[in-house]
Amino acid sequence: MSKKNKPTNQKEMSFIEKARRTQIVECAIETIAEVGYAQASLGQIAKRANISKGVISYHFSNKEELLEQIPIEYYLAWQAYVAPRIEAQTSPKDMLRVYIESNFAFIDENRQHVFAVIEVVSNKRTDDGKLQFAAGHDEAILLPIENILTLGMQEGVFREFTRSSARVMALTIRHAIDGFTLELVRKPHLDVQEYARELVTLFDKSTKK
Amino acid sequence: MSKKNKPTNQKEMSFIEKARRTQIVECAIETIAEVGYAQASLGQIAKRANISKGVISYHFSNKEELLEQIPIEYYLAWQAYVAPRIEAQTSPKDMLRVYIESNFAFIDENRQHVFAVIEVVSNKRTDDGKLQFAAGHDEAILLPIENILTLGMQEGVFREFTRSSARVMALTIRHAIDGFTLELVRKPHLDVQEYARELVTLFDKSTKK
Amino acid sequence: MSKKNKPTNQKEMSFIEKARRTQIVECAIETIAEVGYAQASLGQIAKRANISKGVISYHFSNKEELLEQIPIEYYLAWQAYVAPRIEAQTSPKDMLRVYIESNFAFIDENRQHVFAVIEVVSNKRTDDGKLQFAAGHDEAILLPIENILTLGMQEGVFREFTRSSARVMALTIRHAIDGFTLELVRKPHLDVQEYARELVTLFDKSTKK
Amino acid sequence: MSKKNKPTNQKEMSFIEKARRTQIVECAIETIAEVGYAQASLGQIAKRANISKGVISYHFSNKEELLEQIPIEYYLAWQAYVAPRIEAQTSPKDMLRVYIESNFAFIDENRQHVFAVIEVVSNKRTDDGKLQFAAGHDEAILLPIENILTLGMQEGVFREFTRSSARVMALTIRHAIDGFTLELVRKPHLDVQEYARELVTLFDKSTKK
DNA sequence: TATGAATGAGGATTCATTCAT
DNA sequence: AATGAATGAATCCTCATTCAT
Repeated sequence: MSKKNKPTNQKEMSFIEKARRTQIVECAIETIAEVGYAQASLGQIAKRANISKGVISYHFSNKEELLEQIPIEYYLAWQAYVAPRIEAQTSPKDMLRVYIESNFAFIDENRQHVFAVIEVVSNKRTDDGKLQFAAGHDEAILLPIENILTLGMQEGVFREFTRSSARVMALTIRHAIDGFTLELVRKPHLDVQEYARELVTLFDKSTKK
Repeated sequence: MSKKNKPTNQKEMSFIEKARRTQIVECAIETIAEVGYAQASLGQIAKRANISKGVISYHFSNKEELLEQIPIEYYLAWQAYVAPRIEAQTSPKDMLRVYIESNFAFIDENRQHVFAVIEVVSNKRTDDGKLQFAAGHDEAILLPIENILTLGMQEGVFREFTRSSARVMALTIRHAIDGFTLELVRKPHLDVQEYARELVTLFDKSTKK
Repeated sequence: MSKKNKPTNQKEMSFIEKARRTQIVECAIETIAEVGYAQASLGQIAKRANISKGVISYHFSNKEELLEQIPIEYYLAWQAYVAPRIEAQTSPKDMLRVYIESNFAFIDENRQHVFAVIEVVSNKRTDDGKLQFAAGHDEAILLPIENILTLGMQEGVFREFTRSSARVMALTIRHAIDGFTLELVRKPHLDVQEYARELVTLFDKSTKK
Repeated sequence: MSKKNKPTNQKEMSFIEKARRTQIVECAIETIAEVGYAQASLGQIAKRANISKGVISYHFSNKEELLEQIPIEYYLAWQAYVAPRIEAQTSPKDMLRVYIESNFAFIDENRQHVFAVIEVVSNKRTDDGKLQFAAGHDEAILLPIENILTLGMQEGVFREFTRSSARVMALTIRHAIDGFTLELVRKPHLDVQEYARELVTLFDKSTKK
């Protein structure tokens, strides 16, 4: 794994090409979610898609390139879902609540995808074996939370945060959400809304003045 | 993977046998921590241990059996470290603080082991492909936290928790700790003590009346 | 490879068809010359021709049929180049000189083509695995040299050759030329004319009475 | 192909290991000689050796490493055969004769090996597709001939050679020998000794004063 | 107990070829 | 006439596991 993987010049991708790629990525997600990263061979994925292994190689230069799409697509969908909901809020407290609630709703509606992302991301390594993202919190993912915290602090509704303590707060919120995801994998019948409510309370208290 | 795996009748394990097994598990931990789950073949592990691949098969009926030792040993060491420190406390608030602090200290001192556990556990699946432990929170791991919460509630220093909200609280604390671990993988120079302090504050506030 | 390969009934080949075939063969030559026989897949060739892979299959029933064109075309061009130049000579000695010189000139002007021929021919095998042409000296290629030798012998300017020793002589001349070609591949800056001159001297001496 | 290929630290190679490697190389030679380079897959080679494919991978890190042994072994055997025979001669003329004769004898006795070498060498390419040795005349192979020519010149029995014309002479002799090899592939019943004799005459004349 | 050797299944990838459009 | 898409066989390689010594 991990050579060049040029992302297949997007300008020139036909409609049908895009559809196929999407379908294959979809199947990869299902496969990883159901049998796990290690067992998700191209063969397995192809079988689930009812296509031949070669088709995958035809549309993706690499297994790596295929797997990369999973977090990419996820992140885009996540942002499209979460961002507008937060922007619709005015108070930082509501923003934080909505951040948690919309994340939970999004996860609930995209269980397989979330889980596949976790698997891919937690198995992605650089050539020298180092984990590339670990549980993988890009700045891009933490930033919205940190912004909410800053805003709440400026408005005087949240307690004081240093740069560092804001970061810990943000990370803890993310970890709570991500951790919940894994919990959901084990116990699919968890009451998602109740869990979300509890978390809202918890972080409400922990951010209060 | 995952056939019978008879755990090598423990009565009859000689001292030297135990030592060998320990040594091999140790090397497995190092290997996984350094090159990742996928690359941690028996060959790699054997090479690191300066023994032949066959030795591993001789001492463990399976790769699976070998890997299982990693969380098992970890759990025992974790308990031996954390439990007495909590028991030394009298107030629930201090218990919670010490729970967090001692977990952080333990992680800091056993980085490789923690990381290997994460890898093993997040790749461990039942024969039908289901994740066996997910982020892996046995009741045994959550119980101590829940006990602290109950105690604090009874003593009137913590807010009211339903069974369900206590569980969410406990899970969130665990997720914060586990999430921090992954963060530590990515950023080994994180200030562990400061992070712990922040977390203590955070959960102090969120449990307060 | 190697099934029927009907050579596309030549009567019915349109002009455009011929042009396409020629273009494709041209690209095959370039590809083989540059990346080598093993890497010269239809995909590579098509890419270089800026056409789709399918086009090749459309115009040639086989990869085999395509590759066959390379030595065929080469032989025709070679003959058209060399034959008249020899015929313009009167003395056997000059003929031999011109044979060598014109071969060298031809090779120099058609380096890619020569090299592709070598690759194709040295990889071409019958269905039972036997090399089909080896270094590929058809009678047709040796004949002109043997004719020159015979003539020179009859005119008394060359030494006596038995049928068998004439054949060795002819082969050696060919091998010298073909060997030079490979040398040229490795060292493209070789002084072709000087090499030719040396070879003329060498074979002049070796044929002398 | 063509990554690191560390040549398996030779110090530590056991007897049985060496034997196996030799056997496998032997089979690779046979396979290449009989079915050709392109068809000589590890599977084919393993089948001929009556071993499983994995055995090859066990003893050689690469297909590349395996194939490399073929010319290496050949060169060593060739040198061991030819060198002492030449050194046993006193006159340059005899040396040249013996060089040709012993090469022919060696080829005759090692037909498969010679042929395999040709295939390997003519398919060996650098990563950027350039032929690595072409027909592959290392200095090491040409040097003995050039030494003979120089000696003959100094003793006044050979004609004058410039550095460049000596090289052409040497190359031509090699090409004659290598070309004969290919001829032998096509026509296994060639009279080797007669061919050698003819070549001796030919080069005798062409080196004469 | 330990080892080197061997196995064979499974994985990713490449490729000639076919086919509907 | 041409193309993009799909196929499935074949290839090299890795690896857990077994076994004789």
